[in-house]
Amino acid sequence: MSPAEQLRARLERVAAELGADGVDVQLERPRNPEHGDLATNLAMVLAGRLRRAPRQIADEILARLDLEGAGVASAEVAGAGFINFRLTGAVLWEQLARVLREDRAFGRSEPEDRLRIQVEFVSANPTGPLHVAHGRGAALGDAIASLLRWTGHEVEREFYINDAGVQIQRLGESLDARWRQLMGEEAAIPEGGYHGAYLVDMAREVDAEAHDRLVAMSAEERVAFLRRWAVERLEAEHDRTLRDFRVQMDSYYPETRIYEEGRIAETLRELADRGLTYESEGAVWLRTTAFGDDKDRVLVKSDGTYTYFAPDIAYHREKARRGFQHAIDIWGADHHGYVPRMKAALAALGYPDFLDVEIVQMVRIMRGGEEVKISKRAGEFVTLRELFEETGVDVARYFFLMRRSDAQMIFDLDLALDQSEKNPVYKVQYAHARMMSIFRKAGVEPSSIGVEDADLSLLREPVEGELIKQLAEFPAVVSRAAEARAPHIVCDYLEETAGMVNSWYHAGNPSRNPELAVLVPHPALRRARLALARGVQIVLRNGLELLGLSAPDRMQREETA
RNA sequence: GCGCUCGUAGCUCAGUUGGAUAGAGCGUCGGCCUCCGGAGCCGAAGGUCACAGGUUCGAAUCCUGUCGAGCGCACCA
Repeated sequence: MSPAEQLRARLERVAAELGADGVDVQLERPRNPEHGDLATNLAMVLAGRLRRAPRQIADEILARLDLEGAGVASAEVAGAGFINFRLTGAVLWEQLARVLREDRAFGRSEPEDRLRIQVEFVSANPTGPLHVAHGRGAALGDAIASLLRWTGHEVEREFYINDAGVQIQRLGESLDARWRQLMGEEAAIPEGGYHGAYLVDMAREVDAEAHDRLVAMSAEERVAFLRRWAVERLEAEHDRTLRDFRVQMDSYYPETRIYEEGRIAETLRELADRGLTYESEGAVWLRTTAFGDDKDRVLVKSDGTYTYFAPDIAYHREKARRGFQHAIDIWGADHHGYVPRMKAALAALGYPDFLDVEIVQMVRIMRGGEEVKISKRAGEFVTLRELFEETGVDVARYFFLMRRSDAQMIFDLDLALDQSEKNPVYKVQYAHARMMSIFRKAGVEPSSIGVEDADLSLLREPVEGELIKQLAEFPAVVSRAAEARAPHIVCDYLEETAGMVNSWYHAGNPSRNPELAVLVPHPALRRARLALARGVQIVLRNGLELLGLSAPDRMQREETA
């Protein structure tokens, strides 16, 4: 149990003694170091219930609290009724020791109830290459899955392939048009078809591969053949792009499977059995308004075909039937209006709190102060691959993750390509590499640095104490980020930590304060500081790896001419 | 017109679920380092939290309204 948890338990007990059961005691590290190591607003929260002055209650809480047993060196009432605690040095040093002991597990936690969770993301139609917006969803979904795993859940990453329906037919027709153009015919891309140049390349490839067969086919056969060929080809490309972007899906689930296994009819029957569908104007409607949607939605059109909604409900029903206890979908902003009806449909099927939807907002790319235009309609766009091949995978992933996903972001290519510490990715990676370089210089294996042979009580510099407190917070940061499905919380933490680390490192520069360096002559102090450096390195590495980034041993800057 | 997301420093963004004097990076300015430039280090300036009300010990955070931005509002996918 961490010192904060111990103290919280004691505070809860005191609150109960004062006649306030079940209060959620908040215990936080104040921003301002003058306010101690931990602070609680408990007295102010109780003031309302007990109808007494907060400061008076604070005094009483302090009188009843076993401070020494909780590792508290001193405590005081401050401000409107905050209680500030200062922990003993022993508690501080123990926190660093814990980092080294837990090593790769530091930051991981166990949930109250372990859930089997599916994270579905990217799920791009196989009608073209992945573009930058998919990249943001890919980075986000992957990091959220990783966060959930770090907090002890069982997680699977899934890509849903929309390989059925009219858009796929248009793809086949579009490729057919490109192929016929290649054969010298006057062929137009069909209405609603795909104009991208990638289909010109694909037409050439498929011709090289199967010219004789294509020529021999009827028009209908040919479109069907090209459709299958293109889908297979684009799916493989999506998979390859994601792998190169370091996203490893656990499964790809094709929409066609929903059809083949008869899940749609099954789902519609279940909804009908529950009395939640009705016919009107020749169509079958789902009563989503009974579950919070603002209008009912069509499942089967009057021409007898399904809307997109029907297979989608069936697919989500399968998620629950496949044994997932919770599902998280990452959707693009253009689908956010779809959230209430999907949740309503699941509620109708008896899965009211099954689904969470995270919305990923638009990405705009700026270079030299100007927006890089992404025009899908004209068929010219910046693909995800082009982006990460230019910036590197670490940078692209980090940039996508460092902002809240539900706000639009501007991707600053100039900053992304900057290799100095102005670039937040490099700032964090530099801090990690610096620790590794210290170990190299000291001639020690990082993993051999233990706490047994180090006297951590020698770490008495204020910066060292602040740094240890910062490291100790990592597990709470991970939990909070997982809870909020918000990887940017980890990014912010890593940048803040790296900033502290870098100034700690620079303070020990031989030209300034050689006595503050890690590698001082005094052997015991040197060992203690190496242990702190090791703690720093563990936290930065764990944080970077959690986000799917590399934690380099050394930075190699590309020489620019 | 209705709904969703959002509006915080010149720019890009955080803000620990309602807490103490609203933070960071970039940019700007000053100093240091450097053969010069870049990089790096130290420091400073910079705010009506879009606006107006309300809720309470306490609001950037919650509620209502207004203004502004983006995206949705299909028997499209």
